[in-house]
Amino acid sequence: MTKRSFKRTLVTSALPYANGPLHLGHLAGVYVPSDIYVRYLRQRGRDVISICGSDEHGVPITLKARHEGTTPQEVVDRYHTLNKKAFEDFGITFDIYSRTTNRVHHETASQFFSTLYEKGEFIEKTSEQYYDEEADTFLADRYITGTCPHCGHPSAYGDQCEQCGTSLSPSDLINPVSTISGSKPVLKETRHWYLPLDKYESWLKKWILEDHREWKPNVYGQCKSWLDQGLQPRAVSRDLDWGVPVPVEGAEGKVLYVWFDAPIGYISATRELTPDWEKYWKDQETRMIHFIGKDNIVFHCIIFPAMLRAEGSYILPDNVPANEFLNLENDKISTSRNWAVWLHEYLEDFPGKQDVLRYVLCANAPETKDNDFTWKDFQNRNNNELVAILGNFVNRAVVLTHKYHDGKVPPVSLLTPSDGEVLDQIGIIRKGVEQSLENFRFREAVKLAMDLARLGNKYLAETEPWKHYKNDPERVASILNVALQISANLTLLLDPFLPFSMQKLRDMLRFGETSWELIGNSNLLEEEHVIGAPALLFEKIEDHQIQAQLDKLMKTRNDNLETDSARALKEEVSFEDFSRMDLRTGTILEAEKVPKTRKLIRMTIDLGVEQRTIVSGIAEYYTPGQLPGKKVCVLANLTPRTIKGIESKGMILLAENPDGSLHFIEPAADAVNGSEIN
RNA sequence: UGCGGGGUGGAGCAGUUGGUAGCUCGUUGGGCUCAUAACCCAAAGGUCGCAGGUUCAAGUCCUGCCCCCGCUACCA
Repeated sequence: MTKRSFKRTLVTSALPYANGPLHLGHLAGVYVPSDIYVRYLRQRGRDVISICGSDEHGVPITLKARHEGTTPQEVVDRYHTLNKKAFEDFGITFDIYSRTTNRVHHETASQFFSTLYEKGEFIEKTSEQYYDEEADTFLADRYITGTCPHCGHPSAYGDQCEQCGTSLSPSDLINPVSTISGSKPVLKETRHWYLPLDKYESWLKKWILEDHREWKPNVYGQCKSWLDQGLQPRAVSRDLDWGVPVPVEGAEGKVLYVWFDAPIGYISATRELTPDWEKYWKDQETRMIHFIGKDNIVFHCIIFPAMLRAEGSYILPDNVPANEFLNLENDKISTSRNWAVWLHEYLEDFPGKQDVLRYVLCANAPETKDNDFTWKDFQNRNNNELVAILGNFVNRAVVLTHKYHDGKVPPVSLLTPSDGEVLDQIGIIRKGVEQSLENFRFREAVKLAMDLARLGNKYLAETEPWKHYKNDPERVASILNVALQISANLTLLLDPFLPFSMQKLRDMLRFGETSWELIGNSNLLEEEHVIGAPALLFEKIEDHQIQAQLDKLMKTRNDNLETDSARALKEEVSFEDFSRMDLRTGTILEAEKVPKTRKLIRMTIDLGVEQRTIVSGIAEYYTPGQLPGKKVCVLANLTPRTIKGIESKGMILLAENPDGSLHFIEPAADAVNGSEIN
């Protein structure tokens, strides 16, 4: 495919959902890379805008509000404010940080829907859905529980029974109950609009699989997987009172489904930003880039493009550089388990160290696979790279200048060939950084940029100005000049990555320029120009600071274990209910792993009167070899069930620890096989 | 189980269209002392998950298998 040339760039960053604060993962996956990219383009004087905002609609927000006894608006106001501030604090420079509860957004989304509606791009379908009269709302499948019609399990979900694995629809459930209010829902007829994605399948296949082979492997692979499975029509509306109302007559109480509404937020935010918004969205010479995490790939690569295509007048994304996920100390980041480093808390613990986090997250960004953030690595990168290489070099150059030249940029009298080579390197490094950034390889870009500081240290070590000051001050003057020119170039080269520190360095050098195009110039600081006093750009992070963070996480982990084991008791049952269960003691005779499964072991159990086959998911905690002879408790009258082609009759009782590990409930040694447990 | 991503020196990663295996950190030895005990040089350390195949030549292409992660399935 031929490389197109573009006049301007539209960068969007995934709209964070306004039901919680932002953490490290958000920054690493989406906002640090997008901000670096945007700052870089701005520095080059390109026409670029960066769009983001809060995604404020959807069921989870209404539930959170209900749970807190407040309104959805209050919830989103709170997190919108908090998150907007977090972005500002970290120097994430959006041109606009909007929100989907804005009037402009409601209008835009509404208009977008109407256009598709009038073009006949939607399918209309009527179906019966459960309605919670007490909470006055329709219920999503997973907010309904009831008795499974197949196995009698009393708390199957509306979409699936966990016990027998059958997939269900809510109307299959016996005695359905709303998990929101606990009341009995009623069936109500409701009408919805669907976007027939299947209609766009062949077009999407060509557009992505043929025309965008350059997309990252994780993005391309994910799309291919979706396309190969075949696309289904997807509902674009929902019965809810929180969101953008469906602009069709008779559609009261219906809103646009969040996945339809949220990406339009990019358009609305642009409209809010500039009256010239159409030039960014409708001109083929605009290059649109979506920065997202991997959970959003399907929406930005398949669904949103299909929407834009259906509408007809919009451009499509040129690239979607999605990142994988960042783990924290070897564990998945989780908001509900509080396993995260919250951005606002980081700034309390490490005030003024925004750049350190930006640097670490960029240098260790999950570009090709999930990566791990550890505090030890954070400390190492700060101390060994930012402090030792970058901060130290700059400090050396400035201190030497003050020491030998009274804080004035010394004149260049003679440049040796090796000085020339060093200065030439600046331009070469610049080209490398440009290439990396244009291809969304941020880890590589920041490493290359840091190479200039490495080069600076090497230069000073080789030229040894402190040795020659006495016998050859003119030579020293030239050396210091070169070192200062490198420093000035660094402020430009590293500015997209470390904006706060580079501003500080520019202040120190009393250097006001920021244009990228100056990089490579060996005369950025003029002779006799007076520079400021030396100040440290970065400081070491001590072991105790890291330990404090680890302790904090350890405490979270312990708290989680406690709350897990203090899990609420189930509702009480009658003695009759209990006596219906036939519990027996038994002994395992044989055990073998069920092939091609991770957890399953097939066992033969001696229950005294008979022998039984039972399949149990314990292979992660017990090996088949250690099982024969073990005494166990068995629920003997459980409905038999076929698992992986093996009929399992009964269930072995196991205790589950908070960490998920399983442990046998063992009868005392003198209990006879088959004796009843009461 | 299905789909996707990944398995490269102690750790974290590059390796674009196949052509002598690199980078950052760590380790060891040496140098320097301007600098936040920072900096510079050198060395050690890899049969590129395993087994086949294509090729003059494979980390790079093909086939099969194993392991890790995510979603899914399954189980308690």
